[in-house]
Amino acid sequence: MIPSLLTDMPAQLLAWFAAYGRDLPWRHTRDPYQILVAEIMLQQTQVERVISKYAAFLAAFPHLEALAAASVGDVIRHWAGLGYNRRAVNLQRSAKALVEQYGGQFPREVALLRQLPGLGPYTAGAVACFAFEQDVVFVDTNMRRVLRRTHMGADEATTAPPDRELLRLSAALLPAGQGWAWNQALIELGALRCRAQRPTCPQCPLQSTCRASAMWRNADQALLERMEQGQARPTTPLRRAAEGRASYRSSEPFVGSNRWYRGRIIDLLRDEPAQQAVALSELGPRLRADFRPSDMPWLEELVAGLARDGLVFLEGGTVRLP
DNA sequence: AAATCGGGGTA
DNA sequence: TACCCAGATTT
Repeated sequence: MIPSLLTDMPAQLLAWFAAYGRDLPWRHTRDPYQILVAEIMLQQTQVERVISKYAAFLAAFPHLEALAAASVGDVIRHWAGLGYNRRAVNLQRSAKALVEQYGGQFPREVALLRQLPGLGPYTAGAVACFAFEQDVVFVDTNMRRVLRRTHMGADEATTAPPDRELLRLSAALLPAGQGWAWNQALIELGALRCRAQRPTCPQCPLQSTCRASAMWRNADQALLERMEQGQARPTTPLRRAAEGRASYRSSEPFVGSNRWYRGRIIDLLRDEPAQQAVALSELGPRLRADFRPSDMPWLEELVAGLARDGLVFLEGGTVRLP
């Protein structure tokens, strides 16, 4: 059940993207290395924040071989401010694997890209499409929202469709030979118009054919009529609920959490000279002023977790960036 | 299926 | 405060 094979939705979207798409750094290149760096950085991270770090990272590691030869600690240093530091570790591991197993030449097949550490279904597809311009489909949070709203209706009206269904839909709609523009455009519409919170339907190129937009218009109209009859308060804004793929550590304080201390430890070690190890007994008090010897098991557990993730090197009661 | 993994931004 | 962000990996 592909509802809109006969509509010109894809053509409308591509025309809009050509006119209104942003001028983003990673849209200028087809270099798979530069595309990979961008896509890893963009995982769960806003475009604006990536832009401010992207050029500096590429300046430090200009090509695949440079990244492959770098120490993990050096990569972690240049990852500062991006968060999810395991991405830096996996990115460096991927660079090394590409050099050692593929002679520095990226494989074009999604299945092979998918085997690199840190590349899941989205990123493997994104590299295959945005670097090699292949007509492949994949979904991120923007594309899920756009496809669901345009073809299945408002977020709150139905349960979230499985990715399998969204991928089938995207593949059916994709204009042959234009996979690059199609996937960029889907993302762009989700970021600029079909946003999670306050979608701007009046400025959307798909307004006339979008199912969610129609449902919202009807709901707004019904509300208006009930208000005119005095049967409804004007205080009930329609919820544009999210389809919720992300998980939030709701309501519990972030500062002081395990996650927060992991970040603080990496921050401290970044400021150390390369290869400079810090004793745990010294690290504890620098982490929190009220550190007691009885807190040592807590600190050891914290650091052991970082070591498992390859973010620190642990040796003889000392710790350093790897 | 649910938890974990950073950090910064917005309303 | 609650929500969101070009996800991936582990349990």
